[in-house]
Amino acid sequence: MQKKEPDMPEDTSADFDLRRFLPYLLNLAAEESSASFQKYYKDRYGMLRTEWRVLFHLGRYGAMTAKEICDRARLHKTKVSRAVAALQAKRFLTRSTRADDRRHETLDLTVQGRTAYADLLAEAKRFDRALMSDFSQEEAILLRQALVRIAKL
Amino acid sequence: MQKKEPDMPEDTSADFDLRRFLPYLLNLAAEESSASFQKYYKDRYGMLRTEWRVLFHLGRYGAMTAKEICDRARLHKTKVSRAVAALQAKRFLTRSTRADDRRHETLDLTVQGRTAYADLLAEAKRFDRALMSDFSQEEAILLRQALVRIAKL
DNA sequence: ACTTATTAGTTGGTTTTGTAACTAACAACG
DNA sequence: CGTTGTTAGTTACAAAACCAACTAATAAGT
Repeated sequence: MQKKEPDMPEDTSADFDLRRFLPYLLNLAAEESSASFQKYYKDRYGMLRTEWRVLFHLGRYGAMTAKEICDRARLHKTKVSRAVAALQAKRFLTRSTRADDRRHETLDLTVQGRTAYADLLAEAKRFDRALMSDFSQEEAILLRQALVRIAKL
Repeated sequence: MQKKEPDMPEDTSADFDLRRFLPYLLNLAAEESSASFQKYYKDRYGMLRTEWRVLFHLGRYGAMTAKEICDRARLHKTKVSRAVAALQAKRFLTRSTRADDRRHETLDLTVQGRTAYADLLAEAKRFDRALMSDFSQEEAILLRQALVRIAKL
């Protein structure tokens, strides 16, 4: 198809397989696994992905401010702001401005919120077990370590 | 916090770390690696993610129809339709209705399209090498295999 | 004190995506 | 042929994401 200059480094497709390209492959894998898990929180609670993440952060790590969720979950503040509003509308959390610094709002799960969290947590555990059952213990550990490294966690 | 029924399986957070939950971790890793690579095609060619994928499919695997791209790249037809329109507007590809079945349009990269592809391919290779340099040969192979399995490719 | 910066969080407007309904071409079957 | 079904691709409208400008509270510098 194309003439080749002998000194140039060859940039042909020959040694490149898109399906092995990591950013692409990671996206496909992420989409696949997210799509299946999404079903639970979307169907049962009408939650969006960011809402699920916020709920899990509060459920797992306890009350914190939106800013802390932004940092821990690597979410933009506008996304978190809207997710918090949605969760509040669902009566899954309450906000309380902190007395010492009225810019901060501590977010707390309500009983309802904790119930939903417990329910989804159980699903998450099942889901993770099912996914991981395809791998040996060593593979699973290595996979997670690799992902943690790529995600720069 | 909560009373525990002795026979019930405990669904506490204790043994659950969100940062080890695969769908979550995969998303973080995918976002991280995509964000860095996106810079190239976005800054240089104003391309969106789907456009990049379409360009690479055509560049790597040759002329094909939108439908074939949908199936190979696991993209919805509306996304591909819009990406193809955008790439056509950039003069990166041409469409030609197939004589035997006028519902199909064969998509072909133009010279410009191929140039952009070659440029981005070189970046992709660099990018992949850089990412993979953090891993041993065995780790890299295992990681890819695991992702292929999760992505159900 | 008073001006200037920063920080937490929200809002508005634009872009992008998702969903469903649509057109156009063909195929199958009476 | 003519109806019905299917497939490739587009379009329209709603939902969601993105980005920038905004408010309100505090901190820092003068």
